[in-house]
Amino acid sequence: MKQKSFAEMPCSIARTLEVIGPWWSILIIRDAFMGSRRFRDFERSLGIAKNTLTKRLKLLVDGGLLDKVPASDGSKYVEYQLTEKGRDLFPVMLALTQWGDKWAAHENGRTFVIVDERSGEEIARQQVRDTNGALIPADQIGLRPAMGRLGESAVQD
Amino acid sequence: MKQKSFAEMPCSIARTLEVIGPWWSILIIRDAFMGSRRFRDFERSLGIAKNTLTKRLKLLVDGGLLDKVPASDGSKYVEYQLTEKGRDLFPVMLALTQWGDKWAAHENGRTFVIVDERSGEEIARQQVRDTNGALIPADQIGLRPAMGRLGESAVQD
DNA sequence: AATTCTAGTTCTATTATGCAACCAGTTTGT
DNA sequence: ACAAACTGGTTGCATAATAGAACTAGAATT
Repeated sequence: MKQKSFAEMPCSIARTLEVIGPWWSILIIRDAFMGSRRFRDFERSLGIAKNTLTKRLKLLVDGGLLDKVPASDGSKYVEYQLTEKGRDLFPVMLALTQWGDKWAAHENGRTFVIVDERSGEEIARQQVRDTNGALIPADQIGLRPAMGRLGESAVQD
Repeated sequence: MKQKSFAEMPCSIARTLEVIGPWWSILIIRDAFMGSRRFRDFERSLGIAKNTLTKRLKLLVDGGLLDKVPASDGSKYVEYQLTEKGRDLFPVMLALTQWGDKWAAHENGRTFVIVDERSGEEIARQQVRDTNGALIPADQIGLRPAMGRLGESAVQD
């Protein structure tokens, strides 16, 4: 489809999509969060075509989200593990999950829940806070075009 | 591509992706959050092909994320506005934005920032909390397969 | 030593997207 | 009032991405 690249857009959302682009990528990352490490794990869990999986994994490795490492069981096979960059996608997973739980719930319930591993308790619904930790009501939040796209120095993380 | 449907997967992430599926959809929603309402607004802002935009908008309207309403300026044209379901995607936008700001920043800086409209202040980086509001360290969070996929009643929002 | 498993590769068919051209109805400019 | 421009599309074609099946070299299992 001559897929248009978002890489040149100076927009964090577009640039994120550029990296985790094809939908499969997010599901692969989800599986990685759930413990999948091997090619076959992803393949079976997702029902994805092998060639597509190959490409997606390569993209994720090239993008720095997954590392391709020797198998942890001592065999000569490979495994894929989340990098810090990949693990940092957790809030995205969380937001997608909570939206889906609310607006697109499946009649058979959920596949997984997100828990605090210390207590086993499910975590709270995401809320937006200001820098002091105070909650901000949903209708008070907005996206604003950033200033000084040309003159001002870029604001980094 | 005979795109495989995620609709039957009982996974909130997959089901969310099913709705906001093609990447363009997320960027359209982003624009809607930034105030775009008209066909041409999206077209110009995104540089998307007209026929693709037509399809994406239709998908978003059918999915209940956007409403197609009479133009607010009294003309006979149409406008698209976010529904509650669409506005609820805000945390997803936020998570994508913050990940992108950190890991895929553009040299020219950002296109937009997310602010508390009362103060104009940029909001805090998302953090994960338990039901008591206490922060949970990133490495203590995990995805767990949900219980009782067959027997137990589904847990809704 | 034969069989199965792993992690792919290659091939073809189908579908989604990009691009350009075109169009009817509406609004704007004079 | 009329021409020009704008809006919100539709249609057709070229190309790229995906699904699915068949195949494979090397590793592990029996």
